[in-house]
Amino acid sequence: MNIVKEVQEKLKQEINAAVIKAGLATEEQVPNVVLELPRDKTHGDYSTNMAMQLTKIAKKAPRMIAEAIIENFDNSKASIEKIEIAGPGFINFYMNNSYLTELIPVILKANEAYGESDFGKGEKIQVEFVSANPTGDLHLGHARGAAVGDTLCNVLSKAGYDVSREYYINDAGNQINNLAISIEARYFQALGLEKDMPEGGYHGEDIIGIGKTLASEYGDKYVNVDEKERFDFFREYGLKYEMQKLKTDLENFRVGFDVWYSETSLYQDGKIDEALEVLKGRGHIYEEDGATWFRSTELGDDKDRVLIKQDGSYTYLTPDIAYHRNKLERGFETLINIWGADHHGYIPRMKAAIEALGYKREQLEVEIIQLVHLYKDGEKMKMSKRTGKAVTMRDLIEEVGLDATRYFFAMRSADTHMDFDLDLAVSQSNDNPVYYAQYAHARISSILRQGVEQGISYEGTTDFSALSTEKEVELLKKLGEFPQAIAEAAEKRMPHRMTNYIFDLASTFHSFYNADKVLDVEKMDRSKARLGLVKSVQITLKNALALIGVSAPEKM
RNA sequence: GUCCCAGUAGCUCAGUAGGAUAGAGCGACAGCCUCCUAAGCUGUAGGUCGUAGGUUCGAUUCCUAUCUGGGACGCCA
Repeated sequence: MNIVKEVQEKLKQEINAAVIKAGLATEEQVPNVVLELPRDKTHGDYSTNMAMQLTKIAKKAPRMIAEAIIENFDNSKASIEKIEIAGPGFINFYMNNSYLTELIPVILKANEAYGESDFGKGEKIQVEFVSANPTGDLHLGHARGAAVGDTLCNVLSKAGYDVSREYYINDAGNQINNLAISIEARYFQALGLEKDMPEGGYHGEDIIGIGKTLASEYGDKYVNVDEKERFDFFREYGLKYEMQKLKTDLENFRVGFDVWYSETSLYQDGKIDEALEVLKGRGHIYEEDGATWFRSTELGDDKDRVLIKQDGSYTYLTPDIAYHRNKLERGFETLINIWGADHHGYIPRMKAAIEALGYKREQLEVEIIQLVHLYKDGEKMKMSKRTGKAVTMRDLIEEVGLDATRYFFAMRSADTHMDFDLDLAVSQSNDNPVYYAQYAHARISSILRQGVEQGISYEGTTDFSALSTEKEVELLKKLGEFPQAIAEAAEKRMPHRMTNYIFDLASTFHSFYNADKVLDVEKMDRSKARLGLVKSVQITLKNALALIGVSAPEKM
């Protein structure tokens, strides 16, 4: 049940009816009614551009059309107070906003569920994100991907989609071999033995740590064993260690997954051969120069891609195709992949693969996470996994704090380059938008505590129609927008819109707080009504913050 | 060479299914705590929305070209 939406629908229907009644257009000709929320309060609560849209069909001047619409409009059907024509032909509606107070009991009752809708109609969506190789610590880009992915999943889920969060573990390729050899080198070094790091090895601190741990735990046991046995042991050990670390780090970042999908399992279950067979059967494969190729150019890619190399091994693409086929076979209608910017050239070939497998290329959506640059003292900090001097996600959280980190990443559109200002994120001042929103929540908590002390409660109050000041109505409107704000962020895959909503709601509350006093024993009815309002704001704010993985403190 | 992202106030950025006088924070300036948390509020100043065309009633938003900055284009993963 969504009061705001019901009113909007009623209004749209009436506009539509008025257009037909005025003989401006036939039922088939009437364009979809567009209702806008005017930025400027003097333009009413809602406005429509219908008159301008009809100029061609009705062959009249927009203001004349607007006149005709208003004459045929039935004010009694929607809670209209006043209608005006303005500017080039906008029709502005001024509502009797008392219906908005009915929101409060709804929000109080729904509590944590407020904001939910059936917008997504249970569509099955799978979101794959982070999927970092288990060969070192998560860095800034991963942190951003994790924050964006988690928020997107939360938003989709709240908007009524059936979401599955998945992490693809690259535990089969060359990089894992490199990990094993890197550990081997560090192990030897920890024992004081000479051993060079391999080419393409991983120089991270964590690998040095593994070497030391293994040296102290096993001594020189693995120095003299068979090379294969040593390799297998280090490989297994390293993989397990890195995965455990990844899971812990992500949990600490408030990011969870439903499925951890192993690349190796694709080999074991024969999924790769299956996928290759399908591609072959559908005529997308050919042999050349001793390799097996995917004719992706027929499906929009700019060059064909090798699937099986001359040496008989697969390229990265091959198991990935099998993986995506598996996702689709599991019944997901839409696949959303959140990839780092370095994978963007990979999109056309993956979409080509989806199509080649017999699915629709639109079923795969790819969100690109652009680079993050860290600034401190006005200087850019370098991050590089190769040199080992990376700024890790763990470092970042430790320095900036969990809430601020999540908020900062959630705040920016994912596919734009981002400058992360450490000094700003760390600062506990009003420069920092996280505190602005959290502060609103803490303030409300404080009011509610004092309400209890003074024996004032919103409970038992069912009629909140006394709320009618300008600030109160603004707050009510903002609260009413919440479900639609979520639905829109979900539909457009723009989770960063949630921080805009959070900021707006907090701002509207702060403004109300400074204008109207909530608790006043002289005016109990009003105090009760305002407590209910403020409690509704608290619920909404908390729910909104939860979507982006930020806590809602009771005190600050 | 092809592709992706960005160019909006001094700074960091919102705003795109095309709409009215382009918004916010910071910074600058001026106010507000005998009153529920001043991590807050109110106001002032600050703009040829990179440039040039096009589409139309109307463009920051769509199209084309172009300039500037960042990134991606492997039988690596």
